[in-house]
Amino acid sequence: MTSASTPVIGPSRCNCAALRKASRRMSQFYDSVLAPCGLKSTQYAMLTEIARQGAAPPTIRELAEVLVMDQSTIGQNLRPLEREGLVALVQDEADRRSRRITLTKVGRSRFAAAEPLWRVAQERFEGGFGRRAAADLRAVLGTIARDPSLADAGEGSLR
Amino acid sequence: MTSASTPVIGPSRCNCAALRKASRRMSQFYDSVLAPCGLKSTQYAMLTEIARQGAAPPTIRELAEVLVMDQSTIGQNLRPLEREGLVALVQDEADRRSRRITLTKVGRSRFAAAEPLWRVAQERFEGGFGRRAAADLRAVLGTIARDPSLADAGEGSLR
DNA sequence: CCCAAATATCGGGATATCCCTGTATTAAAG
DNA sequence: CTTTAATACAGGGATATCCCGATATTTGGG
Repeated sequence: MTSASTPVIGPSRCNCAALRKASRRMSQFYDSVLAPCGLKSTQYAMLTEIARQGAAPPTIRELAEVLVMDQSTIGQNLRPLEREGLVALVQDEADRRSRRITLTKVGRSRFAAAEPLWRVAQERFEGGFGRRAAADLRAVLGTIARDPSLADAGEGSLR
Repeated sequence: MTSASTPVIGPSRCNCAALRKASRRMSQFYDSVLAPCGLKSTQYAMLTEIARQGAAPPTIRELAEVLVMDQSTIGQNLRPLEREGLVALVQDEADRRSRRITLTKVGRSRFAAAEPLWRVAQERFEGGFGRRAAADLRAVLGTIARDPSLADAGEGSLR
């Protein structure tokens, strides 16, 4: 009898696959907790970063860099938020190529409403995983996210 | 100590965001190394799992469970692989609701061609990150990926 | 000042990923 | 054996994510 009830996720040796599986599971979890406020984990992460900048609204490029995303991805992902009036893109007067991403009043309100839910997700996860373990894991993940040798691996052969 | 007045100016404390950023960076890296063989990291991961099953080709549901993906995602992602003739879906005779995913000869060949590139990515990452650290990280990520409390978090309240 | 290079973004196209709802098939209840 | 529930997918719709190539703007060199 194949154990259909408890499938072993598997001792895959692939660092990338391991990271992606965990990332999908974690996203499932945060998405399910955030669902009542109508924001996905990606949207919450973007709003967090935009709110954190506060006085100096980031450009698409800056936001992409911080969130380890592609510029086009940011542009696409901003569309639903813009459509719902949570963010507004205003052309930078100094450099008119750039558009700075600002939180609207509605955006700040929706973000504030989402924050308690995010805290619930944080508490629930760290309650099981360990607060210290979570902090350690975030630190390790941060070194990976910022590692320039991973980021620039495919840059040289293109230009 | 949640400083209510002072805005947090540091690395994000969100476990989900940290995981997703690292996952995107790692995917960038593996994708860039795998690019010459025409397979994305997700596709390579799917082929790996299909190949690992060998004699017992998995169903869409089984593959989804092992890879921590949605069934629809697997179905969608199989389409390009099927179109290129790397995999074939054959209806299970015992349970005709199921379709078992098998590697074709072409699929096995493409997978074999991709494997050395995957090894390069593994070596390059672990060379910088540490072989031991990578194994430890994979173990931690595995516990997250198969954590039932994360998986079932939003299941009870819906049906 | 003019032109080439760099920068910031946009647009199209493709895959990836989820949700929800339907359909076919099987298994279980009565 | 018939109705019902559960299971396995398929399809549509939406967001997420990347790449590539095009456009607008700025900047630096001559």
